[in-house]
Amino acid sequence: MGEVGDRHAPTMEDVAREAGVSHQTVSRVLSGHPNVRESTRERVREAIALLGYRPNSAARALVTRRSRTLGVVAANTTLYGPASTLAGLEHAARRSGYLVAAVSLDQLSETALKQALDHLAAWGVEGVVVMTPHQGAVAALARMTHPFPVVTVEGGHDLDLPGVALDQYTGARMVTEHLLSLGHASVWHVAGPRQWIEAEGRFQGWRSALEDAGVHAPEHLNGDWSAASGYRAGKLLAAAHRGLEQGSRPTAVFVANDHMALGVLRALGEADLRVPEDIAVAGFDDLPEAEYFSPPLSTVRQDFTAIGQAGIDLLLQRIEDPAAPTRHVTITPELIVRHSTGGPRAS
Amino acid sequence: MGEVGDRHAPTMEDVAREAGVSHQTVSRVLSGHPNVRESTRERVREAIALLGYRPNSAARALVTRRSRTLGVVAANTTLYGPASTLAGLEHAARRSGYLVAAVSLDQLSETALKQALDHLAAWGVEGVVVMTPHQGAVAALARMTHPFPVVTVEGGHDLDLPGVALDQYTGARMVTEHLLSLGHASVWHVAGPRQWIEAEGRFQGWRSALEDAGVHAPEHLNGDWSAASGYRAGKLLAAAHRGLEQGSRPTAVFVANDHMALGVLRALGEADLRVPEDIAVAGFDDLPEAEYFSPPLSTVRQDFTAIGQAGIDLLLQRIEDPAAPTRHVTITPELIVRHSTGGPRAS
DNA sequence: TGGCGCTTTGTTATCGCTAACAATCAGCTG
DNA sequence: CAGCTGATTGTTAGCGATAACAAAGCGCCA
Repeated sequence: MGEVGDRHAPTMEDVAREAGVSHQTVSRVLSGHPNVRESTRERVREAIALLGYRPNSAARALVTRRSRTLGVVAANTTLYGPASTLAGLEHAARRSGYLVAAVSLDQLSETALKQALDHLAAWGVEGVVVMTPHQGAVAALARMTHPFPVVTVEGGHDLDLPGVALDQYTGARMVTEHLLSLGHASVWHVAGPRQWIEAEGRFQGWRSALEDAGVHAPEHLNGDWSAASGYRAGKLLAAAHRGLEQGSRPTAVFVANDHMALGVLRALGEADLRVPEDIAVAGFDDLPEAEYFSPPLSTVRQDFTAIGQAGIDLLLQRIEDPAAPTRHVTITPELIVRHSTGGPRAS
Repeated sequence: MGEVGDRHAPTMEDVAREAGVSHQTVSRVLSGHPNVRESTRERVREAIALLGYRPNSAARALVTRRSRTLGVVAANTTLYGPASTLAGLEHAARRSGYLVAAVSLDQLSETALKQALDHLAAWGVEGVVVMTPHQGAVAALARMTHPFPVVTVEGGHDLDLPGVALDQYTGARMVTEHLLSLGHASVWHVAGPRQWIEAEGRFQGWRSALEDAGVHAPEHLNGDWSAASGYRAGKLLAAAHRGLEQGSRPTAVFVANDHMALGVLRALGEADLRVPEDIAVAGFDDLPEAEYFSPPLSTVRQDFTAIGQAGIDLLLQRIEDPAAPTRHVTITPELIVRHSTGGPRAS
């Protein structure tokens, strides 16, 4: 119906003109204000549909001082766990009407962390979830000041930062107790890097389970989460199995994550040690493919969706009331028994 | 000092007052305008630092009509490949001064895709990268109209959408030719779901390599990318190895991704078939742990950083000039030979 | 039928920035 | 030394929404 040639997106004013009302009435319809006559509301809706109007988020953000955007800073996003958590966070945020801006860290230096947070601050995010399960990074985070609330995921509960974390300690105890209950004299451990909060929790859980059972804890081995490091640890375990006498040789190992467990399995296989007959092996994470390792791996499963939801809940709460007391949420994991610790052979 | 008690973030006006200039001069300093006296510039910089001023992105976006935000819509973000690409995109975007808003799809329906794009549109993103390597999703995408430019990653080059893709076809040919060069009479194939663009490319590459070598292509097996489906295919391969006569039994398999290859390896292991002596196995993707499979897996490596960079380049170009001709970028993969096809035994 | 109170709608100011234009100042030129 | 030019700075007008207030419309009672 030939108005002037409109070159760019229609504004609220355009809708108002089309519907024969003021722009404020359009705003009221959009925000669901009750005091608008039904027929008017209808007319405005039609005009919106007709013109294909979309509210301008920048204008709204300017006047309301709310960007409805949350930031997520994460390290190691290519790994299954962080990637799943990220997806969980995004879904939870979207359900609550927030956009998620993701920043992935390739290194965990304080500088990189600061840059990531500055980047997000420059876009006016209302809050940030930080997933850097590293002691140093979390400590650095606690030292900084931010123009928005911050919540950690797997950041530990020691510092004065609200956060969500899986109960690594309990998960590790579950695995260790499971192995002991199978009759193993003791349980060895391939730990992750100790600066990682998860690694520390799993280590402590392993050790306390052994202590409580009155069992001597063997020296633990160290890895860096990678299959490669697990392979090296597995070589050592195989050597220990051969070299030590009957009573003290390793017959059960709790490996701190599934990737390293994969490396351990391969090293044991190369040394012609049978799993679980000679050595039982358990991991942590429950990668989707853990069921297809040789043999299928017993492990601990985390509920990433729950973690993501809890993280967003905590953050939104914090945004509503920044003065609220610091809260910590703990998610309980689940033990999955498969053939690598004597569970059913078939998948 | 003691001005009035300031409760919220300082504005450009506050900085201007502090520096004794007009807000416009502050704006000029911030945008690097040349015509500002050095001493003034210095004074403004000091005032900015003193007050801890941060530009308000909403106000800037409102007047410039640019949000400096890009969207990424991705499926299967928990898998290594998509997760790596996402990280690559994010880094590239950040280098160019853009924020990345991520939306992860849990299903590939047209509705879900549309909702994801609407969600991003509501925040005024300037462009979107779509990573849904599914024929149907890309076709649906091509049918929609968007208020911003769209670029695909692994979306194929058939449609009139600019995009980046790995050369699946060539990668598959490289693997297949490698296996043939080892003296195998033919090469079997465990394919991914054919609606997936990558699966189709790998399938075609495999078949054409066999054709060019004048070799009869055996019936291919189908999987769904998961280790579970690879395991089932592996069972079939093992049965075929036993059941068929010498000349036609499978001695080499190209599996369409590493996860399925893992399942194949396990099934073959359970059937007491040796890899690579009885059957050589190759995958596609080069997962970080592929080197620690039993045996280490020959596979095809993709440069995800390059893919991400190319995707962002293409998108920014498109934002600058929406009328520019549709461009397609192809990234060449790399063959990695390991012990599963007779490469070195050690990792 | 005048007036009170509720619903419905419109008007104006404002958020914090950039763009466009205006004004000032200095140095040079003729 | 008036006038022109270019560098530097300031002033004003939006961008497109929401918030606060003002005004109009309507039903109902005394």
